[in-house]
Amino acid sequence: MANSVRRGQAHLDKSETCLGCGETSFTKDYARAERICTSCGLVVSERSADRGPEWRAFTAEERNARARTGAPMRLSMADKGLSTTIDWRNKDASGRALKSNTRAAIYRMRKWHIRTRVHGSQHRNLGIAMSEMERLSSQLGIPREARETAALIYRKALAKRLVRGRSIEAVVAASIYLACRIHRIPRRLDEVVAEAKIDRKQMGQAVRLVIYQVNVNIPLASANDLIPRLSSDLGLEGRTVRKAAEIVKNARKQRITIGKDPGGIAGAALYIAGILEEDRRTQREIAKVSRVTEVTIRNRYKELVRSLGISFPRS
DNA sequence: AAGACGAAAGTGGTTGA
DNA sequence: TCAACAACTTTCGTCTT
Repeated sequence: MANSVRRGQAHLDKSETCLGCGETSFTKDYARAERICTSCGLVVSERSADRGPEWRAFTAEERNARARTGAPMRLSMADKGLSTTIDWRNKDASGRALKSNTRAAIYRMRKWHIRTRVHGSQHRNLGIAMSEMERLSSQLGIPREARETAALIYRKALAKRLVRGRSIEAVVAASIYLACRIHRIPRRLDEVVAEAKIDRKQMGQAVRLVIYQVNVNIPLASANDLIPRLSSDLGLEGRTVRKAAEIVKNARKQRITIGKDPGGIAGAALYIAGILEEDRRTQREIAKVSRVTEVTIRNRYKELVRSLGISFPRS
């Protein structure tokens, strides 16, 4: 996996660039305070959305009457939460039985209503996939925003018929994993694999396939993103964390981070920061939380010290 | 004794002929 | 299809604190 880094994609750090596809144009949805990329549909939400009623309300009824929003529309629901159904009881709205000619008309409507509701198999697939996605992402603690992106990726994969002949599980897991990458939430492939009911190999294949076929640009996993998480696992102090972030930043400037396991870089940066700030952790401790070996920490450590010209105060 | 160091051999995946 | 390859891991002996 680390090797794929060598392909050398450009980084998309500018905030006005879509994390999903690198496009720069967004549609603004003011009502929901979101910007939606015109090319790939990635939803970037902004703060301060007020979906409440716009007049004051003093009683519960008033509040209900004045609220202007219903349940939010979500991509992570199979029918985007907008389905209508005509139920099978032949009663009208007030509960009276229908006359026979109306009944026949309703019957025909029902038939077409159901038939035209998305193409059967895909809809069924989505239903299964979305509940699986919900399960997996809550297990992994994925935030809502990333779940929506994952759902979008899955829909695209499904539309491209990538799911045929593959397990739904694998494609769902891949979508979630990629959504995490897009939103810069550090989740490793292994962590997702562990929760999903699939093996690494299937997962890897699915991930590669989706990257290839679906039009999403995936920002590379970077050591920066791992620092906060690893630091809290290690219980490091704020100044140490800041120091480590600075080291990673400099390392990236020197371009010595490309092609290396971000875990190793982050780990080594934390190790060095620990020594400099006298908030030290052993290589073993760091290696454990960053999921690389001590040897890798050592190698990165040496490289960082050498190319950044870090010297340690003798104590 | 724990921690750090580094050599050597092995692994899984990519690349290029 | 296959060999070369970079990055990383495992293992292990040695040095340092």
